[in-house]
Amino acid sequence: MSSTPESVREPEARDPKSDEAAHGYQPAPIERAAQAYWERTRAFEVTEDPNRPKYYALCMLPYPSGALHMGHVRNYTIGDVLSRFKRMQGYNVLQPMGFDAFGLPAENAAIRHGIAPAKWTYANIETMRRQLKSLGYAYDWRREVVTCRPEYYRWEQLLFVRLMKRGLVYRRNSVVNWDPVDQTVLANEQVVDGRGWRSGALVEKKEIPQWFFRITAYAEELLAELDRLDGWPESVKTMQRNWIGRSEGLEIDFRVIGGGGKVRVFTTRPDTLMGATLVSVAAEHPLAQQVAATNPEVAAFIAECRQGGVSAAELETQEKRGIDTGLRVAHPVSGEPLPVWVANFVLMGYGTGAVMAVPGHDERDHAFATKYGLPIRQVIAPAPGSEAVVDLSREAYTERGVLVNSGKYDGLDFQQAFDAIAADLAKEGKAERRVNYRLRDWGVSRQRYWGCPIPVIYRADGTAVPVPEDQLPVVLPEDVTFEGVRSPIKSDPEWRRTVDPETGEPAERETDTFDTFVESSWYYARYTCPDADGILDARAKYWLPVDQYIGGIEHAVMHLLYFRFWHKLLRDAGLVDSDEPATNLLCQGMVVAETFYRDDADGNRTWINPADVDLAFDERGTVVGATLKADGQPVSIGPVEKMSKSKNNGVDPQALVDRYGADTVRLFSMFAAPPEQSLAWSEAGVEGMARFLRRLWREVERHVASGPAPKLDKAALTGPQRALRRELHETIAKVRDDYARRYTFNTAIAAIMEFINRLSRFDDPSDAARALRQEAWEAIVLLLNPITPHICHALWQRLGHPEMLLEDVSFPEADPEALVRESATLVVQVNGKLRGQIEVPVDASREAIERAALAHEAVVRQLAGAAPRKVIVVPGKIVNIVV
RNA sequence: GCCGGAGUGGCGGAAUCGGUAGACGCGGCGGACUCAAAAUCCGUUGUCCUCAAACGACGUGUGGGUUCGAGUCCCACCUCCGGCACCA
Repeated sequence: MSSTPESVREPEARDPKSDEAAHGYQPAPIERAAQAYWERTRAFEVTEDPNRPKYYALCMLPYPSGALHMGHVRNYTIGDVLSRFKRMQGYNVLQPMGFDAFGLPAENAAIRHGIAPAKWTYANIETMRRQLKSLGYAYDWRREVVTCRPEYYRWEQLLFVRLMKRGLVYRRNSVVNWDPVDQTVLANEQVVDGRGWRSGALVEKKEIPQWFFRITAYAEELLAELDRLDGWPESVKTMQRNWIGRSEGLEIDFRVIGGGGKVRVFTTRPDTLMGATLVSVAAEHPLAQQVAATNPEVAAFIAECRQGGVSAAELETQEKRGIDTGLRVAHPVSGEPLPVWVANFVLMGYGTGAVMAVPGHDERDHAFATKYGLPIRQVIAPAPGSEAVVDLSREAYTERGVLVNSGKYDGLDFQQAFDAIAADLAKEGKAERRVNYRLRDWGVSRQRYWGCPIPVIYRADGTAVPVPEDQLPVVLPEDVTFEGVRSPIKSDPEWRRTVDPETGEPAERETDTFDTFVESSWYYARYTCPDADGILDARAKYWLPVDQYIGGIEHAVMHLLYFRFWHKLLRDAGLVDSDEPATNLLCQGMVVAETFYRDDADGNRTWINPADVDLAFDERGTVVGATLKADGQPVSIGPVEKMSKSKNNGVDPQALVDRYGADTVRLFSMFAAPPEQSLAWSEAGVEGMARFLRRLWREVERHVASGPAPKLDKAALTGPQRALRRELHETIAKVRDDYARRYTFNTAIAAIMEFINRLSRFDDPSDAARALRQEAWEAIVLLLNPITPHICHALWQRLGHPEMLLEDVSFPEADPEALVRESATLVVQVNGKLRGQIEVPVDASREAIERAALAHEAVVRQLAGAAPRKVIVVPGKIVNIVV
């Protein structure tokens, strides 16, 4: 599911630090030992336990592109931190992992390198599983799901045939990108500047029969439930609402003059009906097709519309064009004849494939009418009190207002006009109210090999029947060779051949496969019972819904909508008893890095990996140049961009793990930015994290070497000791809040660093101070454990504990007694500008605070004898004196 | 084109409910230790003015506004990023 695979780099060899080999922090053996302990004790294998609260942490599973990239590391570290933190709070935590193993890249590898997609995929999974293990994630690996295995996909085939019987799956024609040279269907990303990426041929639209999930049957629920998803980001919910695009409007019939037919249009603005000056239909509309049969110009225009790809981004940015069909329809109220045009921006898949054009009150219609010299008529005037100026010669007026030039409807507002026109037309049988959705049914047919076979059989007469349930799964053969770009199961007549399950007559299998979004729509549920002899079993009801789902923002609409849709299908099949699959969602930002390049004499640009570049700074620390490590010669500095193969700015996390250890890489991913923001990779930043862990190790060693700590006597602490202890417990409270509520791991780490800075300067050799330091270091190790579990596993033992699972130790809690303060520092402002600070008792009265502020020397100087006009006291924060 | 985000020192970022802008880290500069280097430690580091310090002025993409007080709220704009139904 994760996107672009990144370049894989060879890990750089590094000399082990000889000084540190003897004593200091050595990540490799520490991490090996911790991971061995977790594996030996099966620390993260979980089962259902009705006596403990459950917590299901889920990260979007990776596409096995070859190697883990930094985006994965970031995603999975967030999930692991939350999992370990929740476990330390007593939850029964499920954290699974798997592989979204079907997909296009495997076929591309097969076509390019002649290796079978299955073999390529399984080899990549091996590599990535090993890499995930080296990062120390607390997964229950027994639950791993690999979506290209029949023991997984057979169950989605089963659900599909059942949905087919319930009418929630159907087959119809739909348009795809067609490469006329390769004779193949292209994905949108395979269309580059209107041409097939491999053949270079001009891409065409082509209609072919395809299978659809009737997601629109759930549109209303998918929309309504968003209001109750409190744990989802508002931005994601807004995007989903807009994607579903519910609108209330009218379907209106326009009678074709001189013919028996009529054109049905959908409009959300029936109040503008009297301003309609033409009707536009899609190129695929039956009426357009009918005219094309006798009108060569219209036929030519429709043929032109067939050129190019099908992506919305492409369609909507292309020039708006159209042609008059010569047909005329009667305006349903006035009877006035209106021309029918074919327009390239009217989509057959939305509404009825036809719209009434109101150039006066719709921007696109206005542009279209202006371009072709069609009449523009004002029928809406600004509402009373509005200062809007209407100039239809310049632009459309699209606000709702009051009707004018509309006969008996003049003076009505939007809603009155809507109701009146709807009622009048309905009486004459010319219109009906209609709720329309922008959301379209989900087309799941892919003309590709490496996907789950669609379990359908075609009889000789072409009718489709589901594969009988006892004949599932329909298994995809894995031992295949590619000839050209054609799917091996399409080339193989043997695979296709089967019999009609009812009559025993010869029949053929469907050779299309599922969209890979099907596999990723329900894997989260299968993790709860990966060996179930059925789609799901009772364990799913214990674990679901997911308590925290974590993945990239790029999945905000499509994946996350299909994921919600499948949950409702599973619910309606009685397999789960919740309405939504995940109660909380966190979308992490991308991982970006600087880019470097050289242009050669021919203007070819070579991108250089950041790891191969040295930077030069001026005396202020500004980067003034970059040189290639290999030759010391300058390279050009490009912009900071998302890590990608094409810009060669990807950094292989495995090389970093080998060099610095998993804890350093995890720490850096969590420290460099809060989860939702993009994270800029920095070699120096990684080194800074390694330095921090070395220091942590050294400081704990120093403390341990100072001798055993006596028991802490809270009552006997001196003033400075009490102050230190208060800071410790303030840090504990902050880190808990950052982990549990804010998910800002960067500020949690900063708070811990800040406290360690303070602690290491606290040189009090007394027994009481040593006891306090013991408390502090134990707390720090536990606070850091979710982020850097290996070093914490080792340090816990250094602090005098036997080897144990830190996730079974309670997460530190702030001692309310330690947090008590006697005085507070207030900021004093004069006219909103900072002029000084005062220290007052926490229970000081407003008057006392005001007196203290006015007595401050800087305030006295600023006032220069003048009397304050107003004094604002915000308890615990500031005093602002206005003069 | 449409939908959703983001813009704060040299860099990543902090400022949680409108109340000290720049926490923490990186980089830079100066110093200690060392034959030297690495590692480590100490100091310093928004801009301007100033020999320096003090005092001060300016400063959160741009332009307006609300407020005793705005990085934070409101309006308009600019730039960049994600998605747009067959990449995952």
